[in-house]
Amino acid sequence: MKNILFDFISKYVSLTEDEKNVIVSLDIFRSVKKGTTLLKEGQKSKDSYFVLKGCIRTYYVVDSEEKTTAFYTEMEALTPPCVISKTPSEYYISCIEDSILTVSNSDMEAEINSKFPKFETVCRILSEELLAKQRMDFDEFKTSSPEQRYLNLLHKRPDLIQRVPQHQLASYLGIKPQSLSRLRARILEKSKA
Amino acid sequence: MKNILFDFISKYVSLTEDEKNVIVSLDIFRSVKKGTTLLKEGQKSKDSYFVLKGCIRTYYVVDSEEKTTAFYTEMEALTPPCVISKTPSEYYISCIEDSILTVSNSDMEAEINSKFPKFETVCRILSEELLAKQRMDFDEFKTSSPEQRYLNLLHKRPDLIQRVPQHQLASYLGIKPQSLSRLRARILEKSKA
DNA sequence: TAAAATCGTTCACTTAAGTTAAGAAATGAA
DNA sequence: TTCATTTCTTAACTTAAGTGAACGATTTTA
Repeated sequence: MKNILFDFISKYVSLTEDEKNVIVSLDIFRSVKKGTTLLKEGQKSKDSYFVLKGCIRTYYVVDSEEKTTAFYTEMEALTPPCVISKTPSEYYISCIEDSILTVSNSDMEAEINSKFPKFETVCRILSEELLAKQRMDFDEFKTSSPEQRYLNLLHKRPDLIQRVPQHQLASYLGIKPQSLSRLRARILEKSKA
Repeated sequence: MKNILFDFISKYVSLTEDEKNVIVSLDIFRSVKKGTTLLKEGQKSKDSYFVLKGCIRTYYVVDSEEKTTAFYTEMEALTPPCVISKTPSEYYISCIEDSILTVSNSDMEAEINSKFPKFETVCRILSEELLAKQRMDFDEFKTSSPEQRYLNLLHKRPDLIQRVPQHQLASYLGIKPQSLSRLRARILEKSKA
């Protein structure tokens, strides 16, 4: 399981055995059951997550309704905005499959960054890449209709449509579950004709 | 004008006079006329921008129609995704007001980062913050209706509504110019009643 | 295992955005 | 200044998403 993390890091910098041992000694690997809530609205937290296996989601509760905004699966990293802004979280994070994660504390990261400049470089490159990727996702969302968004998702992350409940997918696409049902029926109808 | 940049950087790290001189010697300050295109679709570029004064926008051209996705004004930084991915740009960047920018090359940044770890720290923190901020913007967009988005913008960046043409604002809000006109009339109607 | 809760779909109805077109206002260029 | 272009608004019509409700299927839990 550790190898997944090291393979990931090796895309950015190469690590010595010593450096790998430092990471392992941090004891950041966690096994988490489906349904576990990792963060609640209003809580303060310094924890960042990296998904080795499974799936976690972030959601807001607005008028007692869940609004799912993101899913994180294998090889994806999540640093909640509240960790950066040092304010109480505006959203929830929960585990939608039995998962294996790394959970790292921002104090810990700060210490490692100052001791090993190499890690800071990884963090910098990673956030720059994520920023660019997310920018493109946002742009695509803005410039597409719900139907196009669904078709895009089908193309880019077909796994999500299988492993995630429809009503969570719907709010991820910015629409209501009934609209997603209808939209799928419409697409099916078109493909028949 | 340089002071704007140094004030900005000083929010993250403190610079010595020597370090400031290094930055000035890079000769990155540029004055740009309204209407200038800084980047075109299909071009490769290594340039990042920081707005000292004025406003630039990014837009895609889809079916010969402009889709504006972002505006950058005073104290905002833009590293186009194509600089990160090293692929041809998918969008245009143009200047919508006479502006003063810094234009920095990614090779130059890489060199400075390796020479002055302090700069790498600024870059890391800055991208982490931007990533968190943009994540929240994206979440807000996803969970709001066009009307709510407009009201949000009115609240958070009232200046944009003044300085940016309506049709560009509309696509920034993910709708057509006609819909924005109608939506504004609707809001006005409500506030009267 | 039975009851309760959640989930996905369908339907009828409402609301708002997309589309097409037209005209007035503002802007830019000759 | 005048002409041409672009921009903004309005309107009528079309399309699709939101809403509320119902129902069966699935999942949870007592």
